Amino acid sequence: MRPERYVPEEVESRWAAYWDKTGAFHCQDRSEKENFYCLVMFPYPSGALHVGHGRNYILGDVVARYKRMQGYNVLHPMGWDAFGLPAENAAIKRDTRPSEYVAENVRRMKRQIRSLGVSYDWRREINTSAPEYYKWTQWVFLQLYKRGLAYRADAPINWCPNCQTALANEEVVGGLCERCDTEVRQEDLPQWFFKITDYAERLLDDLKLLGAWPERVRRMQANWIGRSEGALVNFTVSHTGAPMPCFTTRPDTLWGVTFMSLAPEHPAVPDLVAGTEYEDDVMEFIARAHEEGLVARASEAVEKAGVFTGRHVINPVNGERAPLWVANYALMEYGTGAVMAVPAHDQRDFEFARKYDIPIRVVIQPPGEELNAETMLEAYEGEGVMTGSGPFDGTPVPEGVEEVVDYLEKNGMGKREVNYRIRDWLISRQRYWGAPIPIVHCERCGTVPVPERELPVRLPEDVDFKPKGKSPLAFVEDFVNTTCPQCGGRARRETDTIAQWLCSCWYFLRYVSPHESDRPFDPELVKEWLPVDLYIGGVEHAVLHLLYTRFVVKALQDAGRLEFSEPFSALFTQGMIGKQSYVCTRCGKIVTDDPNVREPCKCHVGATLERRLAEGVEVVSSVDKMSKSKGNVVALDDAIGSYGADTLRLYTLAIGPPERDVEWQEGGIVGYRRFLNRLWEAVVSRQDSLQSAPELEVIPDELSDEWRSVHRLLHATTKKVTEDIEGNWHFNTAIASIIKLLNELLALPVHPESERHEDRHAFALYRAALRQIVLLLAPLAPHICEELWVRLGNEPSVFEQPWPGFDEEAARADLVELPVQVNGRVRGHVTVERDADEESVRQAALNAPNVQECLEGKDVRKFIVVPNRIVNIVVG
RNA sequence: GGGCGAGUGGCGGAAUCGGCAGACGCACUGGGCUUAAAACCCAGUGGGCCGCUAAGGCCCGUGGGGGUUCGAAUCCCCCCUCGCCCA
Repeated sequence: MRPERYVPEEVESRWAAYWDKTGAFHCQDRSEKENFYCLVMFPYPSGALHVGHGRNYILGDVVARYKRMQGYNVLHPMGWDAFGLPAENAAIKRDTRPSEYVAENVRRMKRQIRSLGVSYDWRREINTSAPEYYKWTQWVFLQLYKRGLAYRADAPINWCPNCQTALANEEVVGGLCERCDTEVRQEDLPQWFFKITDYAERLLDDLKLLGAWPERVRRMQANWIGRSEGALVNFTVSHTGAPMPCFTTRPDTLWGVTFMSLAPEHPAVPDLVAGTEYEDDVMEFIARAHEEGLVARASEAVEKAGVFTGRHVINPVNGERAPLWVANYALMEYGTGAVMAVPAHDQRDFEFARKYDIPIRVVIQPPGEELNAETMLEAYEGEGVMTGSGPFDGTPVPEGVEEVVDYLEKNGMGKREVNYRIRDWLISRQRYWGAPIPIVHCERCGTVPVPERELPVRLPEDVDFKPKGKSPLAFVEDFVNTTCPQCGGRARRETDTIAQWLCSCWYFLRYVSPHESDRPFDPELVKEWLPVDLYIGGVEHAVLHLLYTRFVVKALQDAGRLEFSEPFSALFTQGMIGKQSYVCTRCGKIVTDDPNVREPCKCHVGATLERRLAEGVEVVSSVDKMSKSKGNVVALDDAIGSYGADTLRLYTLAIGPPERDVEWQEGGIVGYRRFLNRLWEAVVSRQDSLQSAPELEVIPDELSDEWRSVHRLLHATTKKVTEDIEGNWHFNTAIASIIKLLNELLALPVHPESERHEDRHAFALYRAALRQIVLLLAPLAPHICEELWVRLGNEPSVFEQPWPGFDEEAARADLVELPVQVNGRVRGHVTVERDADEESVRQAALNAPNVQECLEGKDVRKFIVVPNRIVNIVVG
């Protein structure tokens, strides 16, 4: 009878059902075991998953399963980041409601994630758009409000005309909306902000605590916070005496100031020029700068331009009058929006001064040369000695900075100041699908928070939510009209909603007690589980989600609600899976088989993509992030259908180190399916013997040389797999070593029926090796390993087994083959005993066949023996 | 402009406390099995050269150029290309 074939669908559905039935992944609180909180960033329920999404869940699952086998009590939950624009926009497009759209996607994505065999404790599933959840998001808002960390202000803000809502600075990337790439406009609208700037220093300092975070992410956050030390200098407007403070990191160059630039948005500008002959020019310039947008202005792309205001400021250190300009390169974002310009020592000021013929004055002389303001070709920004700086002439620069600040402070001309680039976090949105901001505006009492006992402020269901540039809730009379919680009088509800980022700032707290109805989380359980031991997600959240979350946690800590200051002890950022996409050189459209692409290339109708490429159709190809518009999406369902979840998991893990971006190559998957087929055959074809053969201790001395080397490899592989996982989650090399072990094992014949002593021991090793392979592979390919574990004669579940150990000694070979180099080139090999003494290695090397010839007639100058590694003979 | 990361066969990638470059997988070539194909199995596979088509040997080779070293993909200096973050 032919042995059963490996049919992934059967194996996978059998064990998925078993895990469900036994509640295998239900996490117990207050366990004897040590806790491990393994968290994967939860997704937007935004549609069908592709294999790139799968990578995230697979990584988390392998870690969770591995940690369970290591004896930890593992919390591994999943939920849905369901509020926000993706769901709302999709609902508009499909003419449905966001709640329905979300519900449908959650159903579909949950099914897909389950079919991957991911070991979540689904009893803890959460959905941020459920009132039971967003009630507590509103609660978080109120905690911040109570501490003075939430405020409403009328300020210039970022507005995305496409999304029809205000955006936080973090959502503007290079002047474009992070979500839709539309150019962002500046608008003046009253908005709600969180005072994240109050925490800038701590957010920066505490990065030091995050040693297990990627350096890159910490650096990105530090850059974003953008701390710089310097001075706030008290310039004054000459004709009014009004203060015009200005931040600089180079107070040592104060004597070199020859003009001052104001940002076009600077609020003082209109008054300064009102009624003067300069007014028209200045106001026109401001309008033009506004048009240009911040994108271009902040970059070097746009030429520096400005206009004189006709006014002057007084430099406090020397009483000089400096002309006051408005310049497009001055940003309101930075400092006070006023820049003291020192053209000799700042490149941008230099270019500006040359363009408008403003004097340049050298006040720092570099060592060993003499700068000349007339002839210099660029600003000198380096160190040197101060000159033309009154009392400070001759002072070297690093000290000069400090001394000038002291001088400013002593004379009331300014003060030491730290400036941050980060701005307060704009959290109100003029869109429907979010938690309403729990605030009431009362004619008498002003801004009043909704009392906690009245939460949630429900998001009304029956609303026309098409974007109108104003919150859709503002048009819902029932919602808006309310009574003041303080005085009982007539009041109006706040109609903006909370940015969905806040929902994800605390969800990891909710997972520990997801069904609490009278508090956001059980503080005892939070103490038990938090901080998260390992957080896995995409690097695109480096300064959005991850910075916001750190802030909220610190604020909740200060509010006495949490006892820790950092939510995620370790962070792992996985790379993106991209895939080749093709653009036809003839028509410029996407060449693809994907029917979802709206306007594909029609130049070669009828042929498949593969066929067209094979026929040499002219295309431009590049590896891109999977997206519907590129036609390079590999649907998770399709991949599982073709190869099975276990194979898909293995390929995803083997494709490259998980932190790196990698390219999905359909052709590569089959190798991992073949590997699982071989493993299946190895067990199933000898299933009866494997189950019935008597247990026999594996003793290397009873084995032939070949089998002894398998025994060695078995231990070496266990060591390698364990270390690859522990090290940096390098599953790709772990898988390679498991495949190698199986290949070597299957290269030797076994005789299960044989009574010969040697054969019986060999078969015992064969069985032991297969058991070990199944254990090592279990976190990576869980379904087939459960199946084979049973077929090897064990009770389920393999995940109740401890992670296998190894014998360091047994993993080492008795004999080692050393390459012998002559003058750095390999000329032969010798086999010696491991750790053989240098003298015997030397003799063996000198006698090695090809080596002798190379040494003939030459003097040995040097003899290098690196034990167990290499021999190098230097001759001349 | 500054910071960080990357560049290795036809392809994805191994090897980085300096020690045989190319593990593992794909693809490809030859052979086996088969009526045939798929699957599977065996062998080969960086480039060039010498050698009876053999055994074997030699030279070159990790983006480019220099350096340190007995020995460099790995360390140092300069340069090029790509990606990300900040200007």
